[in-house]
Amino acid sequence: MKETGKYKTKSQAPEPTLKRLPGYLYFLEQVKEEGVINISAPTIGKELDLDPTQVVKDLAVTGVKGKPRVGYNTYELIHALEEFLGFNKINEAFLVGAGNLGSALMAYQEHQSLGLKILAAFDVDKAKIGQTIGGIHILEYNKLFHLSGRLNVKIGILTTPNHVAQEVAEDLVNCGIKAIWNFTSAKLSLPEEIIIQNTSMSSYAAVLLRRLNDSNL
Amino acid sequence: MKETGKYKTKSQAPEPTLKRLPGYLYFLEQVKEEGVINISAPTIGKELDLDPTQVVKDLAVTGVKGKPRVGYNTYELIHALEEFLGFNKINEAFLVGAGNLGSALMAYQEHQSLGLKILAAFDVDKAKIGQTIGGIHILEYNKLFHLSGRLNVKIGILTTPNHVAQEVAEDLVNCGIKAIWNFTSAKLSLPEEIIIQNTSMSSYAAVLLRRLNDSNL
DNA sequence: TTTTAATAAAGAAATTTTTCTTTAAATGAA
DNA sequence: TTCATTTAAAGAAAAATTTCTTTATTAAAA
Repeated sequence: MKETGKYKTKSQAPEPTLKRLPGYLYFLEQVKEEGVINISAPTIGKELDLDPTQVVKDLAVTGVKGKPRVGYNTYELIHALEEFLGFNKINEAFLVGAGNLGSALMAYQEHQSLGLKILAAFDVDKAKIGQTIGGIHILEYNKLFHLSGRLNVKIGILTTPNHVAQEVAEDLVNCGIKAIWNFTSAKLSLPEEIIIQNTSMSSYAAVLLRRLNDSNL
Repeated sequence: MKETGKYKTKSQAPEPTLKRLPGYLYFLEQVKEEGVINISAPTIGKELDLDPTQVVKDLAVTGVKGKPRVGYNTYELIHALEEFLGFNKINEAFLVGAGNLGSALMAYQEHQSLGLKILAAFDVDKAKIGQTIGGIHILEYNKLFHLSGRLNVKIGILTTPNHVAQEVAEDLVNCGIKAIWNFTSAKLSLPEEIIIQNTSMSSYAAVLLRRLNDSNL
């Protein structure tokens, strides 16, 4: 395999595969509830509208082997997926920017099933500081520097206004953050080794609205 | 993979391009503020960390032509992007499921810059019905059927619990909804012509957590 | 006016991802 | 046990996307 060497953070598993994995996990948890012990790739593919060989390739990243004529062991596969994705351990995170989206993410309980635990949120707005949302305290932004020294938090969730995103991101990196989940529209320029996961609502809106307009012609 | 809506709804513009377009738009609005009248593809590419020819190809979908040695006209490009993406007109939407994520999206003001207007939200929870979040009323779920008859809303935002997602999605389709922005983890089975935009937080979490674990080896 | 340098546009190549094909393995039935 | 069928796994082919090249245009400088 040709390793470019340029991006050392490049995962073995391709991004499209990674994005599909939670879908498998959710589906498998469902069928496990129904008492299904073994499940085959074609069955999964039919339900999730995916090519069966695609399913086999995707699930292969976990290292779990299926048995011909039987399929995969449901429980084993669920466990392996959670392990592979890191959903079964606690991934601690800081959140910066307790505005609408930030508050939402704090209240969003589903994060816990991803093993994501927001330890604290930070904001500069005096009105927000001291509040608690979803059990998470909103602290003064400056406290970030002090707190990060004591804890070993690797994930930063960025939900600030766009115009301060770069600045805050740099602060987070200086505080030892290794991965940033960026919900702003800003393009972040950070050291190469920092993992940036851009999640822009407008990208999704763009695809949806354009497809809608296309179909209405 | 079988994309939603086989071939008829296939957009001329590839999905990766569509997803990048809001990024260009945001950047262009920034530089316009700074008084930049013309901007070249290489300049944009440098800022957004994209290949210059990629920029040219992406922007070509809008039909705007740049001039050699001058670049694109900032204002013209912004206008064309908004037009192409449908951000400059009002795209009315219904939201179903006023839980944590639903409430967040209602409060999330940025949607307005995408031309997305949530007319009303629906829920079955008596405690939520009657409330107003971000200026949007939460109505009883059954009202959906009545209201959709009078209005011509094409977009449905789905933020229900996973186990009712399919059922609600079918209701939305019966109410004339043409496009569903699906924030649940459920795989929706709907008529081919319905545009489904899956936006699963867990997909992003998966990529982020995996990349983080990869790098920590 | 002519030349030069920078850039958009069009086409080709390379890469990545998905789909298709083949092979081998294992279960259940005869 | 043997055979047929189903399925996972590995490899090849196809499709889509990104990157690289080339060409032609155009504005600024000489």
